[in-house]
Amino acid sequence: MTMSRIKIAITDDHTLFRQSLALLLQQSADMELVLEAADGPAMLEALATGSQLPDIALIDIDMPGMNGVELNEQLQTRYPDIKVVVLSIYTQERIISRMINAGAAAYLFKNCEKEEFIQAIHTVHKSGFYVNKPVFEALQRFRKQNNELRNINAIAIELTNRETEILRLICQEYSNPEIADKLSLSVRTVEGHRNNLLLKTGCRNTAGLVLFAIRYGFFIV
Amino acid sequence: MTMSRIKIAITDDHTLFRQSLALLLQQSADMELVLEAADGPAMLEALATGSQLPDIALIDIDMPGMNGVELNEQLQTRYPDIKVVVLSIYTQERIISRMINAGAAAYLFKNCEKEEFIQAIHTVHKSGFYVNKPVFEALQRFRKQNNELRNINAIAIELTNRETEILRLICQEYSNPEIADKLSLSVRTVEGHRNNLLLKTGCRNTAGLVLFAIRYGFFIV
DNA sequence: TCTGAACCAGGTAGAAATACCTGGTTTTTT
DNA sequence: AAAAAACCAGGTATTTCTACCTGGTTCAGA
Repeated sequence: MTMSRIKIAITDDHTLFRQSLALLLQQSADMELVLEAADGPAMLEALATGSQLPDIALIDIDMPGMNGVELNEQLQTRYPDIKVVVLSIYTQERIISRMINAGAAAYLFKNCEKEEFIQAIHTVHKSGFYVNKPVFEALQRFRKQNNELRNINAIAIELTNRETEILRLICQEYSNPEIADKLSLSVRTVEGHRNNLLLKTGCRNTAGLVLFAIRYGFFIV
Repeated sequence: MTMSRIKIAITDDHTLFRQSLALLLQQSADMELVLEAADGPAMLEALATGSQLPDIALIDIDMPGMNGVELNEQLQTRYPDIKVVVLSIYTQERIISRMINAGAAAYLFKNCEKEEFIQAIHTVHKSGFYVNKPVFEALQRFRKQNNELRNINAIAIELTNRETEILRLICQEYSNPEIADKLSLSVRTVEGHRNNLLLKTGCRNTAGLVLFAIRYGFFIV
């Protein structure tokens, strides 16, 4: 049984690194280097003219001209079938998150072991993605930071069962009279609960209540 | 060599599911069910009073009272060391993204194979996270959708510049008179635009417009 | 040049939401 | 048993929203 080899492209402005990586790939019988470029524009140019598209594109972040973030986004829109694997020295949460969010299939630190590198390529080729522990943790940290920034004073708000129930109905586009009808209550009672919701949440109107409900998980969009 | 067993908690309002899951866990010698609860408040209560904290908390999304999203966020802030594994029937990208963003260590569909389930628990315990292919792809799709929608209105519904502008202000809790004032327009004009928004989107009221804006990326929560 | 779309803004009505009250019952907590 | 909280619902008044009209200007494309 003969399997087609994994076609790989490399974009990195450090020639030495690029070439030694090429050597490393040659040691794996099932991988094939089909494209080498020193920067983003060169890679895009080569892809546009070249005949055979790679399965996987290894890209660096720090590159002159177009950086890796931009190149990644370009690749995602123009060649959605090519899996992008980012190789970087950056450990900042924000950058990792940005790349993964833009659609990168994997993010590897340049100081990873060559076994993990090879393993990652196989996994990406087979499963479409590869996430290792440091990257996952970085993503978690990034989210946690973002969440903290948003929830400065807020978790103290507690709603009663009725309030929660009515808040959910408001998010389903029901008006007060409709809610009253649905729950067999007086419109006044519903108005009272809605008023309490506005007071407790500090919102100004329905729009605010819907946003509150979504932000704090009372309603899933 | 004797390793301490993985302590697990389950929160799910379906007793049958919870109990059969417990049975499944008993078959793994290295796992130990330390806590069972039917809903979020019960779980939090049990954690607050019980002596031994679980390593991993399995939670459902659809639960009466406090839903899984909220429970997850509560667990993340109160017990950051407990790894949350979400078990859900939902395959919507947005919900998956929401849970992972809130810090869940894994998201599994309830129809996954028991081998994968056990594997996921081991992986989470060992590496702190577990992501399978469908979940990763869902996250990718979610990001891709958001990116597309944020740039240009790629939906069937096309809004004019004024409409978009007013929709965003509505999402910022401004009333029609306030929007009129902000944009130096007559309240009637704003009402006209708002009415067009309702017609175009098929929504019934402000709550609907806010949900529409969020779903289609006109407003980021 | 004509057409259509976007944008602006007036009128009239009625429905709904908001802002203040009032007071009752039930349930939970202390 | 007492206190607190949740829940229910009425009154009055004002503001805002919604649903129908009407017709004007401006600008792009056929």
